[in-house]
Parts: sequence; C-alpha cells; structure tokens
Amino acid sequence: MPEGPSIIILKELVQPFKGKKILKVEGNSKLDIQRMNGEKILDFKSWGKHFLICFKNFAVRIHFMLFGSYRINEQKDTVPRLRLIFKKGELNFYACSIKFIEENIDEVYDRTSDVMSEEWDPKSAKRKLKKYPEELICDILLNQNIFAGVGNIIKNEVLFRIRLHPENKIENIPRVKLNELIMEARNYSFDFLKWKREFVLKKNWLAHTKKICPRCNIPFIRKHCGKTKRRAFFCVSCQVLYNNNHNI
DNA sequence: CCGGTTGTTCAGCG
DNA sequence: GCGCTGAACAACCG
Repeated sequence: MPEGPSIIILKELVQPFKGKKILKVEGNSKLDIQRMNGEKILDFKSWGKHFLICFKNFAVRIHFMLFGSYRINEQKDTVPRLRLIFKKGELNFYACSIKFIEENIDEVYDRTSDVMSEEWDPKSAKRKLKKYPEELICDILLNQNIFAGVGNIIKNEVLFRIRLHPENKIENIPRVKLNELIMEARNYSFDFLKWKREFVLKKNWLAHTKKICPRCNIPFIRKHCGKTKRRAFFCVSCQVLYNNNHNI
C-alpha cells in the first residue's frame, strides 16, 4: 500500500465521502476515535505516505506502514483499526498507524517536499541534499523530509533509471547527476501512479526484485544498503559509483 | 510453512 | 546526549 502514488489513488477513491457525516465509528485503535462520531469530513489530503482526513477542528493522519490496507464499502475478515460508517457506505482501515493532528494541516506539512504535490520544489530538495554530504544516496532517497512519498520501490527504480549506484555518497555525485536524481524522483513517481492505476506496476519494474539487469544482461546485486538497510537491486556495470578522490 | 517485506518509531545500550 | 541496533507492530505473498 504505502508509497506516495498509492495514497493519491486512495484520495481519489474516497472522494464520494467528502462532505459526508460520520454516523458510527468502530475499530481497535487505542486512540479516542469516537471523537470523529457525528463529525463531517471537510476534505481528504495527503502528504507523502500520509493520508489525511480533515475535520473542522482536527485531522486524522493514517499511515499504512508496511502492512496496512483499506477497503471501501467492503470489509476484510480481520478487525479494522478504524471503521467510519456513513449513511451510505463505509471506509475501513487495517493495520495502520493513526494519529490525531490538532494543528492546522497546512502549517504542519511542508508540501514542497512531497514529490506528488503541485508544490514540490526541486530547488528545496537540492538545498536539503547538500546538508548531508556524507550520507548515501540510497538512504537520502528514503528521507521523508526531502523526498516525501518515495519508498523502496521508487528508490530502486529511480537509481536504475539514472544509472546511479545506491552506495554513492552525496558529496561524490556530480551536480548534473544530482539534478537528474531529483527530477527523476518525481517523474518516476508519476509513472508509478499511472502504472498502478492500470494494474501494470510490477510488470514495469526494471530493477526492483529483478535478478538480471535488462540493459547489461548480467546479474543484479541484491544488498541491504546504507543505514536504512533496505533492499537494493542494482547493476555494478551500468550504475556508476563515483570515487571519492578529494579526501585522500 | 517459513522467510521476507512498498515503513517508522522508540527503547536500550555503550 | 549521541549514534547505532534491534524490537515492535502485524499481513500477505511466494
């Protein structure tokens, strides 16, 4: 469920519930979810992997983590974390993380860091990148303060597309290449969205979970890279690792 | 049936 | 107080 484009799809699917009043609230969340009872949903928003349900005086943040899921107007066999029942229809959220946000959403979230947002700002991303010269690019791409919405699949596909080795240090990557990376983080995310809508996302993976490099026909390296230790699939032949010469 | 994971936070340690 | 590690969460696929 998790990556940014999937949240955009969810936001579209729940549009019929916008402006609707919640008649009953259920779920095994430990939070006071009953405070939503009787409230009218003013809007649905998103930021990166966060799905936001906006009410008059507060908002609910749903994060699907690794295993979270949802059903609209149908149910799974398991107990939902949160179920919102309307006069017509219901929303069910499973195994997700829920938080209440009391502050104004627009003040809490910086949309310039959301790769799916109209307000996404590549220049701002560039400025943030420069603050982490020692970090590896595979970790930085997963940093939600810089690339909100990017997850492990997008990471692997973007790095393969621009031929960049996941273990490159930021400081060693040429400026032009960094710009390319920032552009492709958003660009691939929209391809992800398009392909997910058409149910052909997996079919279009070039690197993620793949065994052979489609460009070189040699085996991919599969390794848990960086501080984040997330799976990386990469080709040592066509994905460049820039050497660090200036510190020797 | 077990191993692994489209993710994040937090406790515990040195 | 820091940086690192591992646990916790908990569902589904191959």
